[in-house]
Amino acid sequence: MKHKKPKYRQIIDAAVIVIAENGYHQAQVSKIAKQAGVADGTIYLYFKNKEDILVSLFQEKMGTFIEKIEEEIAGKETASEKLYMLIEKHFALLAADDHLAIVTQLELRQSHKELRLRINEVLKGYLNVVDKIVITGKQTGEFRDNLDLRLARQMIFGTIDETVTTWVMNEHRFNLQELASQVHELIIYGCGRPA
Amino acid sequence: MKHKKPKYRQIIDAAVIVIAENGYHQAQVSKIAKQAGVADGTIYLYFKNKEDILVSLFQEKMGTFIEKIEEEIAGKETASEKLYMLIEKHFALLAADDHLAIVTQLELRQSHKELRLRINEVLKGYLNVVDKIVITGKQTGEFRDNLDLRLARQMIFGTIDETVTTWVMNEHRFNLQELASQVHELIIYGCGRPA
Amino acid sequence: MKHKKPKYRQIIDAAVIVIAENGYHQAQVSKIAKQAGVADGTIYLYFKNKEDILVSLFQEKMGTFIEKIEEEIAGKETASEKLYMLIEKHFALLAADDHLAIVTQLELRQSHKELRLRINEVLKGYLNVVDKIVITGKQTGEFRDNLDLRLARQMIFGTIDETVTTWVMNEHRFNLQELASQVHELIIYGCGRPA
Amino acid sequence: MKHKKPKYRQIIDAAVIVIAENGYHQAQVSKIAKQAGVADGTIYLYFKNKEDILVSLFQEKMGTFIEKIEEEIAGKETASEKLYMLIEKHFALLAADDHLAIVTQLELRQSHKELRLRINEVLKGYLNVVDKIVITGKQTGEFRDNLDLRLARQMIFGTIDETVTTWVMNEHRFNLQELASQVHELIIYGCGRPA
DNA sequence: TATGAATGAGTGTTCATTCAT
DNA sequence: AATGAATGAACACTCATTCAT
Repeated sequence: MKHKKPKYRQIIDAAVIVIAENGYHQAQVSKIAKQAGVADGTIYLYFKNKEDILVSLFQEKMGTFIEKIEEEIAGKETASEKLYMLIEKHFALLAADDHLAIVTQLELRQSHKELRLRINEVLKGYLNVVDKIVITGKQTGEFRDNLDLRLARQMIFGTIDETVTTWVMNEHRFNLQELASQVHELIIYGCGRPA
Repeated sequence: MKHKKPKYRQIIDAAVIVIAENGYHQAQVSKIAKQAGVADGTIYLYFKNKEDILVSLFQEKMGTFIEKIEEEIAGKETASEKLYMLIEKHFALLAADDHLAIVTQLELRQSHKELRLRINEVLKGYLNVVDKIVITGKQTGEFRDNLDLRLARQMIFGTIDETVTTWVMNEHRFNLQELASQVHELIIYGCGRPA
Repeated sequence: MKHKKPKYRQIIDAAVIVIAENGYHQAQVSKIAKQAGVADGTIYLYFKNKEDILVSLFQEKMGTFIEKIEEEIAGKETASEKLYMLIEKHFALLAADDHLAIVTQLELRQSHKELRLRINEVLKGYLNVVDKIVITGKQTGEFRDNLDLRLARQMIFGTIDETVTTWVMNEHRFNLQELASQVHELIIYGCGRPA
Repeated sequence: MKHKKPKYRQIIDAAVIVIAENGYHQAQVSKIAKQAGVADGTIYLYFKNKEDILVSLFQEKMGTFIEKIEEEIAGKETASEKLYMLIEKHFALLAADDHLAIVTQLELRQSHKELRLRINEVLKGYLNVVDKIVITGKQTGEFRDNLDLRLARQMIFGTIDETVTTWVMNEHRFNLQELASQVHELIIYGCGRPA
C-alpha cells in the first residue's frame, strides 16, 4: 500500500508487457516509458534505476500472488488440501496472466546475478508458505515424520516451477490448471505404486 | 569423435572456466580466447559465433554427462535402482566439477531466450533417460499405472534441478551427494505417509 | 537598490554555498532551490535561467567587491598607495569569504565560453579600477611613461589573480593577506635589482 | 617517444581541432573519432577514456612546448635573457598554433576539477622552468635577493598567461609576439619608474 | 507569487565480429 | 591456420525548464 501513485503501477504494468513482448534484453527503459505513456525521465521519479523497476515488479506481483494464495490456503484444514490449493491457485494465477507468466518463468531469469539474488529474497515469501504446509503436514501426520523440510520444499517448488516453465515454453499448448490434481497427487504419493 | 582438434576442446574448457569465474555477462570472447591461449579471431575458425561456443559447451558436457549416467543405469535392474543411480551420478558429477555446476545451474540460464531454446534441445537427451526410467517403472509395476509421463518427468527433473541449484547458490554449504537417497525416496513415495 | 526582493539574494547566496560545496558541475538548480528554501520553479520567477543566476551572482558579489575597494582607494593619495590598498583589500575580502573565493577562482571558470564572456564584462569594472591607478601613476610620475596601459593591467591582474588561485588551490595553507606588501613590491619594482 | 603509433597522434591532433572549433562541451568522442578518421571504438584502443585523451593531449603538447623552450633558454647566459626567450618562445609557439592556443587558454579550463588537477601536474614542468630562471637571477644578482620564489613564479606566469588569454579572447586582434619585450621589461622592472 | 511533477534531448563506452596480413 | 587491430551499433540516466494548480 506504500505506492498509491497511479504512475508507479502504470510503469510496472508497462514493464511486464514490454518484457513479455520483447524479451528481457530488448526491454529498454525508453520502450517501457512509451508503453506507460510517460516520458523517459518520469521513470526515474518513481524508480531508482532500471533494476529497481524489475525488482519492484517482482515484489509487487509476487506480493499479490502470495497474498491470494495464503487467503485460499487459510480456508483449508488439512495439509493436503492446502497443498492442492497452492498448486491450483499458482497455476490459475499464471494461466490468467500470460504476460506475467512469461516474465517470471523465462525473462526475469536472464537477469544479472545481483538482480537474481534480490529476486530470490522475494521468492522466500513463497517458500515460507510451502514450508508452513509441510510443517503442518508433519504435525497432522499426513506427511512422513522423517521428511526433510528443505528437500520437501525443493521438491514441491521444483515440480510446480518446472511444470509452469514447460507450459510457458510450449506456448500454452496444454491446459495448465487441469494438471493441478495430478501434480498434487505426484507430490503426495510420488511416482511409486501405493503398497 | 566429432572434433579431434585440440583447440576446439581448449576453447570450450576455457569458456567453462571464464564463465564460472566471471559470470555469464562478463565472459567476453576476448577473455575466453586469452584463457584458451589463442587469438580472438581463432575462436571463429572453430565456432560460428559466441552463442555457438555456449551451445557446443553444453552439448559436449551434457553429452559426456548423459553417457556416464546411461552407463551406470544400464547395470541396474529395477526402475527404482535406475532412478537412484541417475540421482546419485547427477549429484556426483556436478559435485566433482565446481565450474561446470556453476555454469549449468546459474550462468547459462542468463542466456538469451533463443540460446535457451537450443540448450533445451540438448537437455532432451537427459529427459529421454528420465522418460525411459519412468516407462520401465510403469512396465515393471514399480510406478503407478496412471502416472503421466510428462508430469513425472517434470517432477523428477524439477526436484533434482532445484536441489542442485540450491546447493550451488548456497555455495556448497551442504553435501549434495549424501542427499541422493532422500531425494530418491521423495520421488518414489512423495511427501505422504505410507498407508 | 535594484533588487530588494529578499528571495533574489536568498537564491544567490544559496548558489554560492552550493557551488562552493559541490562544485560547478554538481550545482543543479534543484540543489540551489533546496538550499534557498524555495521550490525549483520559484527560481525562474527571479532569474531567466541557470546562467542568469551565475552572472547575477558574479555581478552582485563583484559589484560589492569593487565598491569596497574603490572606497579604500579613494582615501589614498599616491598610485602606489592606491595599488597597495587594491591588493590588500582584494586579498582581505576573499580571505574573509571562503565560499566566494572558491566560486570565483575555481568553479566559475569551468563555465561555458559564453558565460565566461559575460563574466568578463562584469570583470571590466574591476579592470577599470586598475586602469585608473595605472593612469594616476603615470600622471604623478610614479610609474614609467612608456608603460602600456593594457599590459600593465594584465600584469597587475594576472599577478593578483594567480596568487589568489594558488592560495585557494593550496587550500589556504598560507596566509594570503600577509603577501599583500610583497606582491605590491613585485608589481612596482619587478623582479630586477634596483639600479 | 612512448607512442609511435600514428593513430595515437592522429587522435590527439583531432581532439585539438575539434575542441578548438566546437568548444570543450561540444567535443564529443564521436566527433573526435570522425575528425581523426577512425571508428569510435578505436579511440578506446589508445586511450582509457575521454579524460585520458585530454590529459594526454595536454601532456604531449606541453611536453613539446617545454622542450622547445628549454632548448632556447639553454643557449642564453643571463636570467634576463632566459626570461626573454621564455616569453618570446611562449608567445611564438601559441601564436603559431591557433587551435592549441584556444584549447589551452580557454577550453581546457572548463574541465572538471579532477581533470584540472591532473593538468596542473603537467603544468608543474613549466613552472619548474620559471623557477630555475628566478633562481639563476638571484644567484647572478640580476634579481633581488629578497625575491620570494613562489610569488615571482606567480607573477611571471600570471602575467604571461593573462596576456595570452586576453589575446585569444580578443581573437588575435593584436600581435602577441611583438609584446614579448614589453612584457619582459614589465616583469624585470615592474610598473615603477627607475630610481 | 509559489509550487513541484513532468518532460525529453543528449553521449561515453563495450564488445562480438571481420579481414588484411 | 592464426592473428589482433579495427569496427560501429546500442542504451541508461541527468537535469534545466515548463506549466497546471
